[in-house]
Amino acid sequence: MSVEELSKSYDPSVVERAWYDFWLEKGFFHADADAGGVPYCIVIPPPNVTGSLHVGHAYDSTLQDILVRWMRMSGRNTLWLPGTDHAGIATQNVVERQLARKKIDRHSLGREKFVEEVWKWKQEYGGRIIGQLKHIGASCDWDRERFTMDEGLSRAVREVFVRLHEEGLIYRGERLINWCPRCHTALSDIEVEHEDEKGKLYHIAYPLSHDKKIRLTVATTRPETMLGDTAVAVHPLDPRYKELIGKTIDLPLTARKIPIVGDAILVDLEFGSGAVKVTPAHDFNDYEAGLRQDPPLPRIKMLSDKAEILPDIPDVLPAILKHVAGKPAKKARGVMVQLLQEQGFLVKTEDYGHSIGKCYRCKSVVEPALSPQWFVKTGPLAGPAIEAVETGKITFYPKGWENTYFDWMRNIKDWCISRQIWWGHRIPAWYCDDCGEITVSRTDPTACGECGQNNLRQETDVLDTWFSSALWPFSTLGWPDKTRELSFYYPTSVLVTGLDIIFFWVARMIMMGLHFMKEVPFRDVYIHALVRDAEGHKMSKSKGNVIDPLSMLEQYGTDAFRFTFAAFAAQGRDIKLSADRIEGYRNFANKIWNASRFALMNLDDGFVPNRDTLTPDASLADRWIHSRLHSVVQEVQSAFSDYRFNDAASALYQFIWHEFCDWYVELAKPALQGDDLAVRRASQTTLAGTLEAALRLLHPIMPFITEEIWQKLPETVRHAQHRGSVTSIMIAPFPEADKKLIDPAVEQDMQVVMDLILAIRNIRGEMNIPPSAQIPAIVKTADDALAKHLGKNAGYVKTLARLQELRIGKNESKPKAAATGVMRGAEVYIPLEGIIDLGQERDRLDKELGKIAKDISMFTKKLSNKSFVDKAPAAVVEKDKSRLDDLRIKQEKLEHSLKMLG
RNA sequence: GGGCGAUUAGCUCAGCGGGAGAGCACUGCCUUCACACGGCAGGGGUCGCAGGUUCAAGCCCUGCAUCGCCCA
Repeated sequence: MSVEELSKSYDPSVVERAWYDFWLEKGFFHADADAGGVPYCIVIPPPNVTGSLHVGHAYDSTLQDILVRWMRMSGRNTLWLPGTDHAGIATQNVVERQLARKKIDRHSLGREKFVEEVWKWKQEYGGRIIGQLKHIGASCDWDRERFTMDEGLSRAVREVFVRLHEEGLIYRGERLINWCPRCHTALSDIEVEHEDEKGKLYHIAYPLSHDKKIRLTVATTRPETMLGDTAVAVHPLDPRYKELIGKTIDLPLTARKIPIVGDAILVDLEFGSGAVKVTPAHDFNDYEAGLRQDPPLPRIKMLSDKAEILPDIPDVLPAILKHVAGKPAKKARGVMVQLLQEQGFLVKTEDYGHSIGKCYRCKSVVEPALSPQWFVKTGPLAGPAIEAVETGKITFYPKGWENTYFDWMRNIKDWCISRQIWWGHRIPAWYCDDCGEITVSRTDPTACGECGQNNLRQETDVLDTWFSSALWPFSTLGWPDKTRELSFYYPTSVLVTGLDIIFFWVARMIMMGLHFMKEVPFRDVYIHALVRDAEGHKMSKSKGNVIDPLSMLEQYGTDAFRFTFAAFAAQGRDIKLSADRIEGYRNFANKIWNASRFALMNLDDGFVPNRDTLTPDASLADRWIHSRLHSVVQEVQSAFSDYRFNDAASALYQFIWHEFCDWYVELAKPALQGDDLAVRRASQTTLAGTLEAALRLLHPIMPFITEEIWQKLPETVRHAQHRGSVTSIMIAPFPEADKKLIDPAVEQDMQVVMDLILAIRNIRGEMNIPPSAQIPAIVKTADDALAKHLGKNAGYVKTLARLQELRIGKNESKPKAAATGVMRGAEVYIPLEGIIDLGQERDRLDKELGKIAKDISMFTKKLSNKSFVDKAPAAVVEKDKSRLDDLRIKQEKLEHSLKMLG
């Protein structure tokens, strides 16, 4: 190993690609169910095929990769299964837009041709996000990449649909659903995003049929829907109106008479006038209210698929209709208000804030619309899914998310799964033109299952994309076939995802997994924060606030980026990514690089480490760093086990930078450069061994730099810790803590030496003694053991505190002009004569004494409190007492020194 | 309207019953033979506000304020 091989600073761009290709080529990402062992499996939350990698994916995937690499190194049979989601509405929209640029409308193309176009688009651009995942180092088993529309998964979707239909858990019916007039499709409840908007509340007078002078005032934010009103509701107990129930109203601007009905649920006695217009075909609450009447209220549809006023609405006066027909709802609203005003029906208008439902794909205002759709009956599926979490078969991390999950699951509504688009799994149902029955079948039927005729038309609707995603954990492993993979890797180990798709995806996977596999789809659910933009908004393509992670990878290196994510992982809900932070971890990578460079420079050609980790020649520093290393191994292991990525990251950062680089390397320099070959070899063994172990420990978070350095280590070092030859750090064993090497006595001994060094450095720093000045120091201690210990380790102190001389003894005395430092059991003096003026030392001591006085007064007060001494645990009281004693001794010594300065 | 979360050093954030922390930024000294993407030393916080529990409270409880998210 020669120095030339490592440049002065780490350049990620030149090594990352090469190592990724190396891993791929060696097949390290590939998992084999037949290889046995203990399985560990993660299925990736499949990104949309339309997507390109944004920071959220990068974050999500990094956390998964950390777990997967850690487990793989720990010897588990590890599978990380990748893939993409066909994202029905989103993808269709993308391709439609692309065609629109060529002035092509999908309807002119026809369904078959259009779907072909989407597949073409998918082949061409769909893989992009997968390629980008490779950039962040994702160690997915690419041989098993799946797509929700591929043949196997489509078969799973069909099987599930048919079975649920057979079980009566899928049905078709006309209901009020959420309709996106832009995407032209139904949406499920959770695909509607509610936004608060400022609007107006219009108060309209509805005259009674039998006495036009009596008018009921109703308040509405949507006056245009009055054309579809079929009742006015009042509270049945309202003394003002209860006599009117059963009477009728002459609906303004129409020739329609509508009844006044009583409804205790719909009407809030406290709100407004106490009378409410009822439009069952265009409002969810009104729809329910309509069903509560006997007979049910009629539903009059007054909006088209495009959310425009229909040209023909029963009973609406032609003179009115001509003003509004064909107008979008919002435009029609203004016209209606004006007409009402002109004819004296508008009572007043006031400002009003209300929430508006918008399509989660295109942000258009969603209209409640009456429409025949397919639904999943969720009640029977939700029960077991709730129980699985209650009984701990599935655990959420952080646990708090379980309540969110329960709330939703316990109030779950039937799931509208049909979509009026072309891209997706076409519903396997056929309508018979002869008998009108529906045939649902695993294979395309040629004859009606009911009457045997062959006038069949297949349902044109496709399934909600989330229907296929719900099957992902088992469909990707081969279900409905009984594959080796399925029996080995299912249930998967953990699902890692953002909080935004708990309902869309997590809950539904649990329901489907339990129903079809009779077993939970995953043991753990790790929910992480969302990466948001500077304003704290969710990043989305439509908002145009997406940050491109690839440019950050280029700028700072993938490892720095990944480390940042690990460090951020503790955050509750939002992450605001800061370039400064990433830069800091880029510096960390460089630090590791240079420490490694140093290590390699200090290993001789053909270096062979000692067989034993610690030989009798090992120094205090050697023993100390081993003790620290093994503590950190424990910490990192335990942090990863609990998904505390940030704790693992900070333990590694602290250890590698501040303990290994700042202290160990400096402490080891004399031994490494000294003449005692045995001591030198012991230090080299520790230096190389600690570095090698630290690299393995860090590899899950920083895969590239660790591999790059690890490969440059002498083979003798790489293979010292494990049997046989291993070709990559990513399949080398993850470090295990050796408790025998964790030695508190050694750490204490080292700490004393460090304390002395720190005391001297503090004086040097505060007194502005230049680093180049080699100065003498005198330690006075009455403690023989301490004196002996310090004497034995004087070399460390002289090097790290840059001393020309260090005298230690009980009879040492303070030189006349000297700075004083106090540590436990000893004082250290730095003669200042000729170096610095004494006034400065006086100020320094004053400052120090000020701090001490504050602490003393705090502890004195605490310890003079009788209740504290009586009630606090004895250990706490003892600890404070000894702290106070130490402080008093220190104070006394410093005061003495101050006096000596005159 | 209901629920959840946040509020700690200039900034970004850890800590969640017993001596206020990190990174960045800042100040001083230093181009010391791994690293200036560096080293050494240092300054900086009434832990959102008001009550309460406790010998002891960023940390637990109650209320309030501000910001954000989810659900209706």
